[in-house]
Amino acid sequence: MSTAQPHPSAKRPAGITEVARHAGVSPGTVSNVLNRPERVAGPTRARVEAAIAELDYVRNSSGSSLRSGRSDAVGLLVLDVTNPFFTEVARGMEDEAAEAGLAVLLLNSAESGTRQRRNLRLLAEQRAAGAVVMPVDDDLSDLLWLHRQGVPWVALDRGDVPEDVGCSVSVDNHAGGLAAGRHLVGLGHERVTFLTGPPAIEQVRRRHDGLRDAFTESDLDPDGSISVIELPQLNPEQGERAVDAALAGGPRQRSTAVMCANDQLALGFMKGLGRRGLRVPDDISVIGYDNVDVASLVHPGLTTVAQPKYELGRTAMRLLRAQLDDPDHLHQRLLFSPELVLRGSTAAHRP
Amino acid sequence: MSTAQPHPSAKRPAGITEVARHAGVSPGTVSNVLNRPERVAGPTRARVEAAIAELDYVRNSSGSSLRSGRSDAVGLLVLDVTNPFFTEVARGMEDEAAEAGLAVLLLNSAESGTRQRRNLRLLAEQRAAGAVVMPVDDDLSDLLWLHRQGVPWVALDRGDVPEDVGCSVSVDNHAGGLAAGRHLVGLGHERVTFLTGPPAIEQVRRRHDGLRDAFTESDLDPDGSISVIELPQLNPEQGERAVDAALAGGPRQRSTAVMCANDQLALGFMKGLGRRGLRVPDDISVIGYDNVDVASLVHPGLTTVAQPKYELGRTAMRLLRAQLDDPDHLHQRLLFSPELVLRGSTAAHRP
DNA sequence: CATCGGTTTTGAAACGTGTCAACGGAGTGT
DNA sequence: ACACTCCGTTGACACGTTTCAAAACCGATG
Repeated sequence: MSTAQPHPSAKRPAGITEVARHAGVSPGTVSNVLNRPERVAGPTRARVEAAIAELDYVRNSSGSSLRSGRSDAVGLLVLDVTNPFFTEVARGMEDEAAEAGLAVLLLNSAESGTRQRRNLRLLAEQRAAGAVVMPVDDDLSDLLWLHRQGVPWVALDRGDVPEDVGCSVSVDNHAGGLAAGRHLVGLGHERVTFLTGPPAIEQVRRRHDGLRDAFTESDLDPDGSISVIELPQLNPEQGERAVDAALAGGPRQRSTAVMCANDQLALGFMKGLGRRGLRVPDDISVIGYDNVDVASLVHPGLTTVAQPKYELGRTAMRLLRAQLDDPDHLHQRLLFSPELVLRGSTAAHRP
Repeated sequence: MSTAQPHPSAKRPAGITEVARHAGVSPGTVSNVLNRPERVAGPTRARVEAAIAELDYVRNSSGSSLRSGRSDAVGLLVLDVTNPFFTEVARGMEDEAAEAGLAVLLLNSAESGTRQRRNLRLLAEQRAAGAVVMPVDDDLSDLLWLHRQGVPWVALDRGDVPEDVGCSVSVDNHAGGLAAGRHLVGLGHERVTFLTGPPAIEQVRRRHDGLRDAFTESDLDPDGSISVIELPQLNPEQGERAVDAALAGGPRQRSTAVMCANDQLALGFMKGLGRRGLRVPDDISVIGYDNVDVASLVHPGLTTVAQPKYELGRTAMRLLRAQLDDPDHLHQRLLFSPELVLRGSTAAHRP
């Protein structure tokens, strides 16, 4: 823990009062020049602006948020900064926040409950104007705590939050799983592996359910047709490592297609297959989820379920703004539809 | 611009004074419990802690940073949040900052000077404890301004900052370009294209210089051997679009290898080649720069120049901490060495 | 000149925290 | 009993901003 001693010779930068003295007006007037310039007469405003320029004064946001009880920053808490899915969401949120004059504090849970908790606490300490949060697991108590602390939020990719505490924006994960499943069934695959992460993550559970329902509606038994491999994390390394398990049973017994809970997993898995000399889609079909940019860059292109990433972030922030502007705001749940993107990694099963 | 009216029924959360009243002590004592617990006697401390728990008090950082003139947040200003290279840097910085109890404010320039300026101003307003910055172009005046405002910083991937204003951590871009160039020359390539971004970016200029020097040292004329394609941005789309230009001249005249200033460009470029039916490395060799995770996931694997991304972020933050802890800190320049990573995208030229 | 309406400026009071000199009390040695 | 030290606690103040009622100003009108 560094103690951050201020440099001895460090003078505090000029404040509003010093500007006032310099311009021969009262601090209140300077504040008005900054916040409601129309209320102050032309010549005075000019004098103040000159003083501001001369001292190169910059407003101290601690002072103002202390006074108002609210800072002008909003938080975005993501599960994993290194996942391109989230960075795209961040872009959307950032653009919308910039329009509202709000700064975005990007925080990373790194899929850890402890870090999520620490970050939410930080937002409360900062008296953040609001937050957009992708919860790390089913336990929403941290979010309820944040709500009690008076920080409004919007949940991302998590449709099951109580409507009296916050909004949510998500994509229909069941529909996504269903679309992927129908695609595979339509191609004649009857033995499929679902490669997934910790079942605590609601999103991937629902994708799994969708996949199962696709089999059920075609009169196939999901329990017999789908085998599941659970991995501790949703990253490429884990995907690559899972190849062994997925290939168990040999060519006659093993799955002919693999659905991954996430593109990151799928990309790693495909790499692992390549290393084994297996060809996609000839030997095995692979389908991902998210449609991250690289999905179109690999060869063969990765068939995947696209989510409107940028729009997701942008909409979440829009909902948050609505909440900030309107005191009697009613929380709502928004649900986007996913879209199946066909590329080269899936093909018909040749028995 | 949303006006962010506070909700009328919103009560301010409990402050240090209310906690004090509740525990029957003075505010000063509560402050001591929070900041120097060893100075306060056991029983009193227990009483205060009970009060804190009961009111679920959370410290208001506006108050404390107003008082101290410094907030406990540091900024990380990256060129482009969607580039996996930067997110890896962010992870490194974050880990080191967490150890120092500092929060990281991740800001995005999106390769725009205006946004960089706005973000630096934001950091000044927040009275950030410090910043790690990857400057968007050669113009360092914004950084000098930040220094005048009293916010210490470390420049990332930019070795040419004056030593009296700040530290820098970078990777030897010339060495990286040289290594890549030697590799290509060693494989017998004598007509090479350098695919790059705006020449305002110092990093890519030095990589270019390194590439040229590799040719010179083998008695090849760089001007005759290397053709350059400048693109407005360093992203996959631009890389894909550049294929036309790179293939101009037909099989007999065109380059036999392409060095990209960046993996993102290289990945897009390879995709474009695939779409044209050209094979890497048989028809053309491709080499990238950065060694982002996906470089190993595509097929063929992308030969590239690796930078110690995580370490870069971590070290920058370490330098920043040193600066915060030690008033008479001497700024320094750290230079990491890049490393050539050989994968399948480069092969010997067969005349 | 007194009064009025409207605009512009002022001054003081809060917001929550950290700091620091001063204070009180308990113990110790003379 | 007194002086002294040590430790724990106090109380007041300062940090920079915003807000708001009140004051000052100005030109016009009766």
